[in-house]
Amino acid sequence: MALEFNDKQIHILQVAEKLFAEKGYDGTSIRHIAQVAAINVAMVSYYFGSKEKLLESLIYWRTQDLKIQLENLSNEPLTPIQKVEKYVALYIQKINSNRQMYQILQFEISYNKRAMDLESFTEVKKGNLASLNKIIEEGQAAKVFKSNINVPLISPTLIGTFFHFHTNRSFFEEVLKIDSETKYNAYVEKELTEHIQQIIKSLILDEK
Amino acid sequence: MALEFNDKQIHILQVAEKLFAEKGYDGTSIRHIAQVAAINVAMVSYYFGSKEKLLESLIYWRTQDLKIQLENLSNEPLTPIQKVEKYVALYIQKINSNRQMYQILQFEISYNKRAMDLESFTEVKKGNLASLNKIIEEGQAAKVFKSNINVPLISPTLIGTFFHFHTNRSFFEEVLKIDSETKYNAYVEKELTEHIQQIIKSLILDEK
Amino acid sequence: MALEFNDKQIHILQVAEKLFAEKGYDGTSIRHIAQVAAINVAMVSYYFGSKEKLLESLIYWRTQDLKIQLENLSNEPLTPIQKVEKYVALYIQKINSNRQMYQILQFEISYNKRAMDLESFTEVKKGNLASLNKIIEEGQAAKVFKSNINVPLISPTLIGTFFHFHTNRSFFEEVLKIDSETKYNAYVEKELTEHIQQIIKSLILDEK
Amino acid sequence: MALEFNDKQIHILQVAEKLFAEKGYDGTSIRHIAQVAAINVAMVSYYFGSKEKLLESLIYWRTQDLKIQLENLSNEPLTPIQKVEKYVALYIQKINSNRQMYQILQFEISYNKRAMDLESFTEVKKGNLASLNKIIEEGQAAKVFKSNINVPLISPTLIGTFFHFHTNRSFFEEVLKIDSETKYNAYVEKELTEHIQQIIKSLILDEK
DNA sequence: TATGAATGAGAGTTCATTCAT
DNA sequence: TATGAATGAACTCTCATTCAT
Repeated sequence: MALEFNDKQIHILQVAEKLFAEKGYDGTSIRHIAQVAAINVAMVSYYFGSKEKLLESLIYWRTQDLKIQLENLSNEPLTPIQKVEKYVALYIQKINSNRQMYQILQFEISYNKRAMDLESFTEVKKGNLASLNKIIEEGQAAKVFKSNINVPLISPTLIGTFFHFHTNRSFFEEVLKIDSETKYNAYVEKELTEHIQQIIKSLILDEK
Repeated sequence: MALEFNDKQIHILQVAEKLFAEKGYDGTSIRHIAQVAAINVAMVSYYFGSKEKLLESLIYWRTQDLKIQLENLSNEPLTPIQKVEKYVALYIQKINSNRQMYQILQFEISYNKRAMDLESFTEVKKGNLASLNKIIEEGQAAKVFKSNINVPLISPTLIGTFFHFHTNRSFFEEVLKIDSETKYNAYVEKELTEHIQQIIKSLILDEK
Repeated sequence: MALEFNDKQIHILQVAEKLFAEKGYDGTSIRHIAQVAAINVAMVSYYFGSKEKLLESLIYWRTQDLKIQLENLSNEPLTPIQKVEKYVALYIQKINSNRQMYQILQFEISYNKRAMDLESFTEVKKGNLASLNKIIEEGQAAKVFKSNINVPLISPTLIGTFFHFHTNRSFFEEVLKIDSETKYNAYVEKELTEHIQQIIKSLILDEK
Repeated sequence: MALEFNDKQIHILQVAEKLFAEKGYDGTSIRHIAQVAAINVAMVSYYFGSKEKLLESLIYWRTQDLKIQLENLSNEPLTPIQKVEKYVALYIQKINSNRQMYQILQFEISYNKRAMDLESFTEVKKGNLASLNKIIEEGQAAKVFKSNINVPLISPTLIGTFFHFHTNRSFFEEVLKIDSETKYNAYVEKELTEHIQQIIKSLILDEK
């Protein structure tokens, strides 16, 4: 796996990310990518070797971005509850700004047709889990959180809720009377975030 | 849309469901379906008209199953809280037994490439929402539930949490030391269900 | 080749004639014929053996109709010129009422892909040529017609002119301001017929 | 529509023209064209987009050839009658050398199944009609031609006669004792041309 | 580094025909 | 006599990839 990508390669990756997220991997042809990226069809094979390796490169490239985050949260001067709230808000914000990437990953993981190197992604997930664990333990030490918390179930709740909401966006837009991109993003950042924060807190707070 | 399917059609639908869930719609060829179903390639077109109509038939066929459920829940002799708990348990059980179907739908809805007739599915979702609404209102009338509940956000929480857990099954199997299908199903039916029930309750219970 | 056709067979032949004339032999599927004729797809093979034999049957069936005509013309109490005029008028009328059949034959003859038994059709053409020859000789004996007439070129002139006009019908409708089926048929029966009569006469009349 | 065709495209067009004329459009498969042209099947789609666009390209390509003709005829130092004779001779020669093309067009126009861009061909026909009109008016001004001439009926007579003769070539070869390609072409260029010239003249000359 | 030509495999679909009833 | 199911071959077209330049 190449470690560095030049400008042209990055451009191709960006286009591929967009199209993969829109039409799926199988539903996107190299010709389409080449056309949108305004390059020759042969360039994809030339730069990445094959369509499959393009996908691998894309995942590798994006997961590198995801790594360096959430780690310093526990060092900030906040209460454990505030840290959890911030953790959730940051996480949603991160997923939301990387929707396309997560969309692709979600399906490529579930359709494990392609044996890809998802190690880096697994590492990211484990890192995030560790960060959360640290906060949780801190809160438990301070007797603010419950002692028996099923920590690994927290992120699927977070991510899953967000993504199912997003996947069925049109359904919820109809039900919730959301009629613009702006309102949608506002709803995600406020109502949906608060909804998820409330959920997470309910799972960890000690309700005497 | 045909209302009835004969045995051979059902067999094809079952094979298609399995392969679509494994490889995705685009990643599954009619030839592959025909091979697995041990029929002639032309039979799919013969029975369903086209590959796309096969998918529509599949969705229609499965969503018909989903309709007649959850409706009578409010009439059962249970407290509102018990009804919500049962609603969650039934819902998860239903999704879990129709994993493949939901997997396909998730994909096809998010990649709204194919303008399909998802009306029946939308109806099911609206029906389920209505059933839940009824229970919620009952609980609110009895002053057990909060008055300001964002009901439409409850099912994405439920479904999303389940599916993200399932999608990342291998990750959680590693973290949670689950090493068999039986243990996985048991975990879903007990721990995951309880986790989600707890979440939902936290969203609706009035905590004075 | 079967000599007699029952009612169902005749119905199929009529439908096939219409569709072959509209879409061509290759452009017409047995399924389409069966659908329009409201019969089972297998019936065509059952009754005629194959699609190709259906075409042969159609040609055989229709050319039988064409035989018994034009023969008695020379016995009528008319001048040679009147006989020629009537010959032309009858011929055009015959072709016009059998447009579809002639259309099909025209192309099947030119695309001699299918080695069909067109003997009966050749006989018809030879018979018509003989009838015309008889009239011509009569007129030559009466010193009304030229002595050196290229008789075989007369019918291609007649048929060819009619058919090229008909084939390019839409072009001529635009040029000639013809805007209805009635006007078109009237134009064929009057102007076009007179035009062709004038041509034929100019070819045979002795212009001292 | 591409304006220029490279050598390979022209080669494909030539092969397609031959096969379409022999077997018809529907009766000719891309595979057959590719085989005869000794190219890969995918090349037809690659160069022309589709089978239908190949046909359009073929018609466009050939009709471009036909355009720049007959126009300068009226400027030549000939009598109106000589101009008409030359018009007929040139026209027949042109059709004869483009037999295949005209054959295909005849078929495709009559079976107007495919909504093709026949604009260029219609223009050619209209241009030819205009050229003839000019000559006719010249002859009428010189009081050599009749005043009431049905000009649009002249070209169907010309083309139709030629084509019906050609379509039934084998029949006429038998009747006229023509037994070689050379004799056939000679017959077309001399007897058939004179026959048609005589017809056209009879239609326009003022016979006081 | 970059391109357009070219390839062979495979896609979905339709076809004429045959089979079992 | 008649049917609907079923078949295998053929169709057009698109695909990812490779080749020559």
